[in-house]
Amino acid sequence: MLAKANRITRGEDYRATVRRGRRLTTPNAVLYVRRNDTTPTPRFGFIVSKQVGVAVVRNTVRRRLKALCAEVRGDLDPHSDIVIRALPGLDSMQWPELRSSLQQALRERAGA
RNA sequence: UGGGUCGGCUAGACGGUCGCGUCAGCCCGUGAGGCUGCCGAGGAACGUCCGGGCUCCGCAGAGCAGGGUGGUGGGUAACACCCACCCGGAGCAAUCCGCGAGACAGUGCAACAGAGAGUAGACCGCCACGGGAUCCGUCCCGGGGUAAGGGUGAAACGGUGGUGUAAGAGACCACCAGGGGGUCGGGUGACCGGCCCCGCUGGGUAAACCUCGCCCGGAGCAAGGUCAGACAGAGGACGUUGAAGCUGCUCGCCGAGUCCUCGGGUAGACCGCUGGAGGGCUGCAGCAAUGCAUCCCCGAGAGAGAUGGCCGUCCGAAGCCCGCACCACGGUGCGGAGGGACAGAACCCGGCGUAUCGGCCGGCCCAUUCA
Repeated sequence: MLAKANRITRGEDYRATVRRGRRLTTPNAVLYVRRNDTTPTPRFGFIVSKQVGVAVVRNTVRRRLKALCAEVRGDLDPHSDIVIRALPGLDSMQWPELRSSLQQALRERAGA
């Protein structure tokens, strides 16, 4: 899981990352990565819209994303803001497949 | 034992591993730091449909309009909720159901069918009378009488039997059903029961307008408050002959700003924020909902949103699928696989409505068996 220090908590940072960050699209998610020299550790944010599912489903999706991000946190560039937008269908992916595909994408975009 | 009905409880368990949030304490090399400890989603947290608390609107004004509500009595902070009872309907019963005021205040509505649908109505039929025809059975025409019969319909102006009559009819009679009036008794009441009288005898719709009783000021935690910070004004309209606001309108109150266009700026922190109509045991009052008293307990409080991710073991009904055995060819038994619902707090309560794989417990009713 991710501590608060590893989370993006301001709407301004979300908007900046989504608008000006580099983008990588996978079948069920979109990654946005933006360099941020002011932070000593990578920060993550998640966008899960109501199209993905009801509140319980959205919560589960977000928690799984947090878990897989925490695993690769040390491998990434510490000066990164990363926003993951979940797309409909992400909720039905199996855990090994979800983890490998998104962790690969993260290393590709934001590797140290 | 089988079936039914009502209610309550519960919402997979254990372990491993990696973690998260509030609060408290401690540590250091003081920072987006580390360690330890406590606690950390639901019966519906959901929908946001009602009712309140709380906050602001000047103190919460009057009338109209508007909205809500609708058997009676009680409970409650309050309700559209709950309890008990009444009436009507369903059921052998337990029990369930009714958006339960008023259809002699008024206005309206009712498709199709049918002769006729609200002041009832003569299509067929029945009946006597007058006229005509006749194969002497009857038939035709005319103006009448008649609501017993046929047929239509959701519904046709009480039902059955008789008297009566040309044929008929509450025209009259008996009984039954309903209505109205009087009176007596029971009940706080809705209402119920007895007796007497009146032949008085069609109904639906008020989730159509409407009438009556009762209730309702408005906006909402993005309420509201404190602190910090940013900016840049310009033009126009109305206004002490009363603006804005309280309320949609009128009255009344108040008393100086308000609105529009263009341009510019901020959307941070803290409080509100969880101890409350709170929960539990026992006792008392009450048929009950519930109330009162003593004692005990309190354990989410985020703010891009914590309460979890992954793995393993055990347990898990039916249907479907696979294998084996039996078979009366309908299936049955055993084993395997599979199978864990609905759903996530955001100011807080009380309800209602809706979603839901299952499990456990209890009350009552009916049937059957035994004693």
